[in-house]
Amino acid sequence: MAAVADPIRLEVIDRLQREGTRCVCDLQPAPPIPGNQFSYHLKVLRDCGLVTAARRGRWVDYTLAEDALDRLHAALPQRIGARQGARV
Amino acid sequence: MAAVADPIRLEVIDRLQREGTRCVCDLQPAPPIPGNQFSYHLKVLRDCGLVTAARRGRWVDYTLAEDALDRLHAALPQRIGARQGARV
DNA sequence: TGGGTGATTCAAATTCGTTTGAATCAGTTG
DNA sequence: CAACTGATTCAAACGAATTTGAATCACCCA
Repeated sequence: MAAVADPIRLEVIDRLQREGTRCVCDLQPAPPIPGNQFSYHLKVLRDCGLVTAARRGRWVDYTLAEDALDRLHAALPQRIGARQGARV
Repeated sequence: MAAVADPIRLEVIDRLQREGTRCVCDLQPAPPIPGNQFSYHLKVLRDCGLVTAARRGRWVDYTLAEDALDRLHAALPQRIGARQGARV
């Protein structure tokens, strides 16, 4: 849960889910933060397996891990009465 | 999200949901931590409205806020394909 | 009333995550 | 190759959250 306690990182997760794979420069929050600082946050997400990175030429594309949102929701106590959606 | 980034506090939320209203001493994690430290964590949860406290004689009972789990799950990006449970 | 327990508060110390600045890597282009 | 851009790494500085120890509060009971 600590990985998404930071708003910058939570926003990255959210953007990746809505927009799919994106390169680092596209994921910059508004207003932008220093590149090395952003890199640090991406590394935190990488290190806990919530996102994966792949180099594409000069750029690096980030992708939300398949099970990222499942893992996050599962880490929270479940609401009683909440029904699970069908797996894709 | 930062409120549940700490494992001690996440466990309190979980216990309160499973076991319902409990006094502070019942909520102590295993192994127990110093009372004042635990008090601090409970205050963090109180301050963001995830739990409420009520004195009962010498003891203080903690209760999970009605909307606590909804708020936590809502703070995360939603899984695609996940259906919402009916509200109680 | 005095002693004891459950719990909270406070300030100081400590720890941990984040930020910063400089350096480096990888790949592209002139 | 040299220069440039996108991105990452590293160590040091910083700041916020947590831990600690002591004091305090609230209540109950002998």
